[in-house]
Amino acid sequence: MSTKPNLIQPRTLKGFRDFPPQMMIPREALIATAKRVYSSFGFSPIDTPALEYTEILLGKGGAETDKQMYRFEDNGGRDVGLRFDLTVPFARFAAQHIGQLGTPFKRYHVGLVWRGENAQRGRYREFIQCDFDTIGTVSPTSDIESALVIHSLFRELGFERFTIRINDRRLLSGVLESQGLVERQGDVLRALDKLGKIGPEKVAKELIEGAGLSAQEAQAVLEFSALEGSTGEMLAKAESLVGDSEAGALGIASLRELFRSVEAAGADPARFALDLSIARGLDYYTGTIFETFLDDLPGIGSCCSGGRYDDLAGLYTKEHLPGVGASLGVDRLLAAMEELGMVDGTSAPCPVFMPMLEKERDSDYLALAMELRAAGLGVELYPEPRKLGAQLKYADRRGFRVAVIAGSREFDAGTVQVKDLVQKSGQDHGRKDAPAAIRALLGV
RNA sequence: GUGGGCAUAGCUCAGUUGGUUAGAGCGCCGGAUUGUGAUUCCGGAGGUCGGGGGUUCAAGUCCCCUUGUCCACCCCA
Repeated sequence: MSTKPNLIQPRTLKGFRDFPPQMMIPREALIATAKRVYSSFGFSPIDTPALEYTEILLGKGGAETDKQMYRFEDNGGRDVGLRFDLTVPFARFAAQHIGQLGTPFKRYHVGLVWRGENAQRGRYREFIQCDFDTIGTVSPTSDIESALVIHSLFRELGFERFTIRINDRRLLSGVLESQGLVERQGDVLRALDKLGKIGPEKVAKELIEGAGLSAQEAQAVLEFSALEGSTGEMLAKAESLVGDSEAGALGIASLRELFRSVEAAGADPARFALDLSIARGLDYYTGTIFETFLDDLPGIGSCCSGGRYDDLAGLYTKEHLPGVGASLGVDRLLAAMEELGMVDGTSAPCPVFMPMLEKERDSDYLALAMELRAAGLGVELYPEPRKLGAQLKYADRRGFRVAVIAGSREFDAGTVQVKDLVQKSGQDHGRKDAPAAIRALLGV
């Protein structure tokens, strides 16, 4: 008979992660910033279930997302799947509730999504998206405001060097239309998306062998994607390539207005770039497309992507519900910020630390801590009397900025010592004056 | 799903053509120091060398499998 307990190895699934406080605190701060920015543009919060009927999700993102979807039969025999993004469930939500919501409807949504693909840096199987979308209007103003939301968001998160790459699917559609190649759009888009990575020769090869284009057609498509120059110049050249296609003309006009408007609105024009090669792998986009890259870490991929999808909700309702919005990749961005040294690694959940010196006075400590909390100051009371140096080290490591130190001496005299943990200096104050002294140190 | 690189203490890593009891720095805990974080000194804990199998007198080291991780592809947040 074995005397050893049969321990289960503690572990998480591949691509699924635990979050200790020093990760969770910046993650929550990032989400709080996103919510603040979204709200300031008039987006309201919603939530939807993680699990949906498979028929709601299947075939909405494309062959790839279908393959990556976590799908199973529930205990009631229903065919169900975990959502792989927040846009498809939102389209379902809007189709179901639009009668009560009215249009236009603007929502933001923070939630976990799941994709069963191989994990890499900045790529996980379970990750948070933080979406904002406007549904029920085709107004270009919503496209423009979407770009402005992304701009404000990255600014508020502390980024100066980022680029919002913008394209419009109608441009390529126009080129394809004028070449009579509309049905091949999906394959062509996917091939073009690789332009920056594998170069024009290989893309041409893929266009011919993969998408079945003639050499001449491939050349026209490539010429379009490789356009260079200023935004104005590129748009002028693109205009000639889309020929008399109506969709192409609309796309050109829309992009012109967008670039003009974001600048007129006061955003930094250097943060926006026309990029005719970005395509977005998800099939539901129909117009404007956004991808946001960090100039200092482009390799991690797009941290905020989106665009206009005018037909998605049409899968669930006969009502026309065009939409536009984007998705912030919280976990990818967090990985990037960590790599760029933008997270400080501390994990103090509140500003004030209170060491315990004498166990016999613990009700005095509890009362003092409550007194400070009532004054609006978060306090962590150390639960046992250890050497003061050790307790201060504990506080220091967690990033506390202020310690409130008291023992019999202070309790009997009705004072406390307020210590600046950064400057390493302390000063005695009467208990009533302590909150003000702490606030002065915190600069609030 | 495909191809490749890694896996040794909590962290970063040494470890020679296979050869005695697997090391260092940092960190952690205790003490010098009964109420103040550094430095210094002393002491301590912590490893089935990712897991399994094989070759060998002998494997951290070589071979196979497996798991994890990273990179590239695919795709994407």
